[in-house]
Amino acid sequence: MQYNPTAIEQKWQQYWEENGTYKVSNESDKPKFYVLDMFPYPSGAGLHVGHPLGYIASDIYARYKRLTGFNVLHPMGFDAFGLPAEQYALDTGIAPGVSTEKNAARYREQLDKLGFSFDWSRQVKTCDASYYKWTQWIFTELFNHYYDQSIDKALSIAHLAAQFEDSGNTKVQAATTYEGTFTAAEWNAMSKKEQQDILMEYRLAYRSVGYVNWCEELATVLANDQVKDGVSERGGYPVVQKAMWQWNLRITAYADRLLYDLETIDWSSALKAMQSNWIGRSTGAQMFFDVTDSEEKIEIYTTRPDTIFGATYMVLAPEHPLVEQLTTPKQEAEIGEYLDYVAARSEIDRMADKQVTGAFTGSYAINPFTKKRIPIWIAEYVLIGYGTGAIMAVPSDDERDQRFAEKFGLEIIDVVDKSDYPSATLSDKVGKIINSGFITGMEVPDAIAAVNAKVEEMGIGTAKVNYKMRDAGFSRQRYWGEPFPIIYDADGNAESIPVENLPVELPATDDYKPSKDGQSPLSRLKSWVNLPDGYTRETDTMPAVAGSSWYYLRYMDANNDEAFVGKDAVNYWQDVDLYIGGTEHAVAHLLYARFWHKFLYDNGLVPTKEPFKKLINQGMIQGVIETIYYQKSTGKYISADLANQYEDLVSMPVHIDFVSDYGAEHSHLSAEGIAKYKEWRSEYKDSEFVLAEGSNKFYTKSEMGKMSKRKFNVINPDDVAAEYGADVFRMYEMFLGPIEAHKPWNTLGISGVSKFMRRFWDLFFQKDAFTISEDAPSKEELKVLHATIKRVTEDIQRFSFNTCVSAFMECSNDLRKLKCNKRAVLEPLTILLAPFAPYTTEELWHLLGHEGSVHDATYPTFDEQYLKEDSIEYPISINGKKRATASFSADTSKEDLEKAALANPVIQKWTEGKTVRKVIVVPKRMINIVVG
RNA sequence: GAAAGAAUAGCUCAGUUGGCAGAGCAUUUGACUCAGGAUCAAAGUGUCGUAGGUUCGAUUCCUACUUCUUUAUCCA
Repeated sequence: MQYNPTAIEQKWQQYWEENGTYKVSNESDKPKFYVLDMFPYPSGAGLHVGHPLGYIASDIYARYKRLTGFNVLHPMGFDAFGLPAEQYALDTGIAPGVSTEKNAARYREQLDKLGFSFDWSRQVKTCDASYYKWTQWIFTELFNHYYDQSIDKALSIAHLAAQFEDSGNTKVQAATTYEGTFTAAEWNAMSKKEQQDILMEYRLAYRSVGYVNWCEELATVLANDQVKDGVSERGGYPVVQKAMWQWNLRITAYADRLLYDLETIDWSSALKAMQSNWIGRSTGAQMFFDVTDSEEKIEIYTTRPDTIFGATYMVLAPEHPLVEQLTTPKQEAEIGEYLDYVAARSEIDRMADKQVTGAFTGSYAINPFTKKRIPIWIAEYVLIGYGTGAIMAVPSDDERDQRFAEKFGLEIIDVVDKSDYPSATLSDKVGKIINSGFITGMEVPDAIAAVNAKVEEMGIGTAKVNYKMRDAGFSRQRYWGEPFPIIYDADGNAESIPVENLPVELPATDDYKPSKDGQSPLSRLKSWVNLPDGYTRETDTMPAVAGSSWYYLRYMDANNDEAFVGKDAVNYWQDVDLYIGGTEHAVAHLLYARFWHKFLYDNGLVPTKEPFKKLINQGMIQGVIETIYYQKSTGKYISADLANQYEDLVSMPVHIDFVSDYGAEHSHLSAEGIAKYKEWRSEYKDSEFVLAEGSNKFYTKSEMGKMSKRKFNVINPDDVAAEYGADVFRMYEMFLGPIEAHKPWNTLGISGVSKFMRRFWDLFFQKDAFTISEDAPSKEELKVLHATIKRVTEDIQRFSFNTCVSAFMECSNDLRKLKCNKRAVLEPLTILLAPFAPYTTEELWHLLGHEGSVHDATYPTFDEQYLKEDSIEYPISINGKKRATASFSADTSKEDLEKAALANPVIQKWTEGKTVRKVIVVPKRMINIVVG
């Protein structure tokens, strides 16, 4: 019987569906195992061959765990809120909910074809009200909690308010942006508004003024990457930093735990390094510098208090609140000009640009240790969001300060002698302090401690830990996201909506444009915004990261109406054992999810401190972009082999469906391909193609790149699966290379996998009839079987799926040579292959006479005894070079091996007339004779 | 300039206590075919990136260099 994947796939897809083969119960005696994929955003383009790479790997692992006796949770859903759907709505008027629904259905259909073992009864879609009800609820919990640093845990705001009432805020150790102090009496005398404003600064979800990239012309807020050189990427209109009230999450409260708990999870060191760099913990000192002729003090943060005697000037961020006050009349024009320049630059520009710029305010500060007058400058290299937005500049020991001082002619005093550390760079905290009063002669670490102590003694500052990570904005002035579960009273006090009134459903509209003043489209829906009791609704929506921060918990109990996840469910499933996804989410998603998880842990809502025990980043699958040359002046198309004979050529991407030998060196358009191209767009109908003389091939240029709709090079997995079968597709994607590597999609190799699949299938057939022998297998056959079980099992355990495929190929080649069709060999192999090729193996399993699914079978185990060799072929070397081979029984002793080797006639020729100095015998490996 | 990873057949990749370098594709030849494709049967191919070191012995361990990939780029 011929291998016919299409028929098999339809049959078993239906069977699995009808039998609920992949339905998972929350009640089981088996140990649990949770395999998670990063859920996709359902875009209009459909899945391309890159998406399933991670899904196939996780599916293989999930199926393997299932066969080895685990109750495996392997769910899938959709990250369905996001900008593309909103942009699509703006362009077409089609509601985001409608297009998203359609796209998700398409994804689901595509995924099903590839034979994944997802339990679809647990599907989540972040844009479903039944899901975002709980996203909103978690937000209200964040809103109603603050972070208590004395016990390192989130506690309720009510508890905080009670403390304020009782004893003011001086005894409270909490993560907050509030800097003042008050007594109980002062607190109790405050108005509700004043109290609420203070509490807001303690909440884990809080509202504050933040800066956004505002484009007046487009009347919209832009993301950082939509701004280039101070103008919008689309249209090139000016973009300015605009202050707006924004919701934020106080992730910084969890910075230490997010950093230190990295040690407890099994993630790649690269990924951990990325998160740890992002958190950017540093220890240093915070201190105040006096300003001459002013009551103001400038607060700075430094990790190098030991260099304070070298601080010869100060720099404030241009946005620093003291800038206006410190600018002297004489310097006003210069500072004003500089501020205009800075306002036009995006944060990205400021970070990418290496130019040294700045302006002098005209004011001076006093260095508290040298007592010298030092000038105060502003410069964009100091960022308002980091530390205090102001620095003491030490040009002798900081590269940026040095460049700045050199450019503007400021004083430089050497304070650290690094001559004892020749390989140290400026940023290494080593050396001996010089020119520095009481700390002169100390080593750097001692000097840091000494200055910190002195600073505290003088009452001008304290030692402090600082983080690079900031509380990122959680507001979007967009339509297609979760509405905030927040309402405001007449005084503007924010209140969260209680769970019984959730969800706050996203209201329907047909106008998705932001409103003129930068508010979200929701602000136009007056009847929705204004509530009868005088309250108004928050009109911002949450960013996409909201829904993805906890979706892995919802899968555990996807249809629960009473809670975000049921207690029993979360106590059974605990956490994610294996998470597979792209590296592009290394920071944002994974850090937010960890943060939310820890918050939920603090509230006793999840039993574990970390959500994802093990994480693997899958690489990207790249495509080949095929382009053809076009001569602008004549309008002719030029074959790539003639390109150097023409001038004024531009290259245009061409649809890969027209290209023959796609991706190969000699990729080209045949006569048929050219005809297709002409039919493609009416304006190409009369195009002229120039080919080399005598050739009928119009060559194209191939280069590696992302698969994208705009490059016409997207390969649809459905098409590949239709041609070769889903199982071949799955195995081929794994065969491309290691899971973490980036690799090009290249169809040339797929025939090899397809050939393997057919040959494996043919092992079970003779002359079109299913024929299986019940005879006992030979030693040789058992060795092939057990070697394969060993290799495949070990390789799956270390996520090396590409080598598993090779192992299967070798095994099938070996069995073919042995003409093996014995049940005792083929049946375990069928189970072994089942995670990789679920359809084909299911068919063979039933042909082998089984009733249930192969995916409920028991995984074979290998037995070392079949791998043992009776005799071993030893290489015999003279001085490390192989000169002979000889076969000995496996249990020959070292001494006998040595004797036999020396007696070998070939070896005797080599040793003749020379002294044997040493004989090295490595049992079961080799024999080496050293002569001289 | 930094950090991590990689470099093995024409291509994609395997190769662990250091001990005979190997799979798939591609290529070539033959069989089957009117022919092509598919299928089957064979075959060839390596300074294991470069240079040192350790060792009886290095693709493997160490050092330096070269090239590439990824990540991060003013963090005071």
